Amino acid sequence: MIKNTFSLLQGIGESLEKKLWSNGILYWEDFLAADSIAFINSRNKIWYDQHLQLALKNLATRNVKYFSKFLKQRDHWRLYKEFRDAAVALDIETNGLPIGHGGCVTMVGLYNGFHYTPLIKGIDLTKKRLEQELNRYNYIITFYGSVFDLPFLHHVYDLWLDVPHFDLCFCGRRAGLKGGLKKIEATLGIMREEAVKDFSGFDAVRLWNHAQQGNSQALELLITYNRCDTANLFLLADIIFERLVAQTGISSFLCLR
DNA sequence: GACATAGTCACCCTTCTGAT
DNA sequence: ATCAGAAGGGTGACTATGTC
Repeated sequence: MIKNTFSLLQGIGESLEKKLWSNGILYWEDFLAADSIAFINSRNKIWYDQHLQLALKNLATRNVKYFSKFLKQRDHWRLYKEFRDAAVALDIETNGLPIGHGGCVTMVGLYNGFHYTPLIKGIDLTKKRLEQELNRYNYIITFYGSVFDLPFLHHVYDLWLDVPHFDLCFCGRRAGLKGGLKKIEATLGIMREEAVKDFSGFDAVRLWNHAQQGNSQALELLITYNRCDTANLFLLADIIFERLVAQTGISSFLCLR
């Protein structure tokens, strides 16, 4: 999808991008191979060519920061397929209090599609460890993370993640999936482990409080709850990505080839 | 002149959370 | 169960600018 994306060029929006597709310019390579394009000024064509050459180079070297710089936040989902193998699903749990009023992160769960890593406050959740873990990835998947998880991490750990971010809450909405994470999971038939299937964010706070009082089973349940959240984010990302691709209409132009 | 895009602004929507 | 507040993204209207 990313190589079908021309809206990373300044002055090209959704309409012009569709116009390019309908004129058979489906990939960056098609754009570069064309000597001229009817509705693109020749001076701009030279400038766009240079930009796309750079984009190809940065895609080859997997320099994802280049794309987070030029791609609008709402289009970060387009990088998902190319960077899925370097992506991490992130979900934090807190003590339930707001930022600045005693709110703290009780655990951070990271799932890369194969392996789940829980970082627990008081055990191994530190800024250094968090940075070490996150530096291994260059694409982040969250649900509502742009409002909740990432600002919370920024406030508590002074951590700002400079990588593309696939926020499934807002992208899901655009793909016709409204509601909270649990509701969307139920709609799509995505299952959770029996032990935590009816848990909510409030239960996570309750479990943390029990864990603080020495209840190791509560901590285990909290970790299970968080693991289900992060693992399901990957399943959801796959579905939302396919829906958003279909919405662009690119498939119908590719079929004509 | 027609059309498309960018930028800005205000308002709306949704989620999460706490209070009742 | 319901409501209100906070926060950020979405959306639409408007204006300015660029291109054909």
